[in-house]
Amino acid sequence: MPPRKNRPKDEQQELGLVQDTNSKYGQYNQIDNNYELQKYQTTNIDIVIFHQYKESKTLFQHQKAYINQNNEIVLSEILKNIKASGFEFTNAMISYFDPISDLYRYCGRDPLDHTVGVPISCINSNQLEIKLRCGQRNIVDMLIQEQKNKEENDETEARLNPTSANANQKNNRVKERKIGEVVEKVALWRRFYTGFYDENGKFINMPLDNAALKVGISKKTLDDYLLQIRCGKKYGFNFNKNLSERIGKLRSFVKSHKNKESNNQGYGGNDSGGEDNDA
DNA sequence: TCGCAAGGACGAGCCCGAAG
DNA sequence: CTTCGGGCTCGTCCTTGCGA
Repeated sequence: MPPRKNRPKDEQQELGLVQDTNSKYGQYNQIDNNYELQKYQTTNIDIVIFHQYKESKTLFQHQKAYINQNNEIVLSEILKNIKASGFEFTNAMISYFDPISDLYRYCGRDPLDHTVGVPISCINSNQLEIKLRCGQRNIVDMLIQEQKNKEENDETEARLNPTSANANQKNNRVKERKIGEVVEKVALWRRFYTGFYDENGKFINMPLDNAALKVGISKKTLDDYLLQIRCGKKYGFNFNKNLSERIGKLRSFVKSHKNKESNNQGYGGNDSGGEDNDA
């Protein structure tokens, strides 16, 4: 069975890909103490904490690990013990290393919910590597992570199902995108261009063309989106209110204001914004 | 001078909704 | 159902500006 191309929302929230202030952080902060650890099997494993920005690794030997009914290590209990030993990482972004896919899997922010588990298969030589990222969470970090996951999924799909991959390439005409999506993609594109520190602390940046390739939208289209966004801002378009509207709404808004502006130039008039202007 | 980014103009191909 | 026009995406070409 080919892997899912789009993650369900709850999985995306677990991975920190969806900005949903109502549920996501509430979910992680709302630690449910009703689960019964004594029902779980236990084992002792070594934990390697990789602190991304300090670029340091710390070994915690013989840590008691609870294995839940899904055959997963309960990460929150391990982190609780490590924290109790004086290792501070409050509010850090937490990932674990998956040796099978050779990448870090994002779990969420500290403190983690007890439902966040690490598959037993990720324990290599009785050792589990956990990565911590301390610092401000921002939307672009999430987008970059999302883009990486998408690329991994696409690669896997192309490997497992080359015919559907070809079909996707042939039919490259996409439906009209939503304003929220466009804003995200443009932000991501610019972030690739201006540069960012990746999960290994390495500074990454690239020219606009390559950045557009990474984002998966042609540079010209992104150029066009950027222009629309800039004009929208200039004329006071309410992006927050219209995130789920189609980009055509923004185009129409910009177009009508441009027309108004050119008309007013003739009469020396002054336009103070349209009906969407409440930003 | 060269390379790169930005942005405008234009056209091709496609999508989609309205009208007949 | 078919046709048609408007809008969207994307590509190409060109000009301009800026920094090395």
